[in-house]
Amino acid sequence: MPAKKAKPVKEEQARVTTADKHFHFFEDVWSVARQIPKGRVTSYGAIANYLGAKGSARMVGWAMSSVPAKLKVPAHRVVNRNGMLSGKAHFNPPEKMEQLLKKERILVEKDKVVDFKNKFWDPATELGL
DNA sequence: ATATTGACAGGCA
DNA sequence: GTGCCTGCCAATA
Repeated sequence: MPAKKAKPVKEEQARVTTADKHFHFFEDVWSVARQIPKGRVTSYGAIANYLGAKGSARMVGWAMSSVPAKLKVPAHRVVNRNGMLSGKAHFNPPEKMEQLLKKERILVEKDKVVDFKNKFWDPATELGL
């Protein structure tokens, strides 16, 4: 086949410049994030770890900010290791994140997920890595 | 091409 | 427990 890569997405192709270098990191992040069950949350590091990019948690957050609205990715279910809604400021409006979480029976107190440890969903464990 | 930043995480004082 | 430093890898203020 010609040197042409079939890309499942076309909206963010402009954003995912790295995809041209075999780095589908962003796509993977979105795929995993979409598998987070309702009423559960996970951390950037957990996703990064699942993707084998442990230590690159920042990239996960970066990917989240690049999520096209068309790819229904529950970014509100992704928080930092402290269970804090570190990315709420990037929502629209910021209160939306808490709203969405609360709608899924996830309590948020002081920008922090209540009983985070119990609500935590680790892809590496739940998906059985 | 270089420097700075970024929705993080782990280690150490 | 808190606070500062470093590592991670890509995007661009």
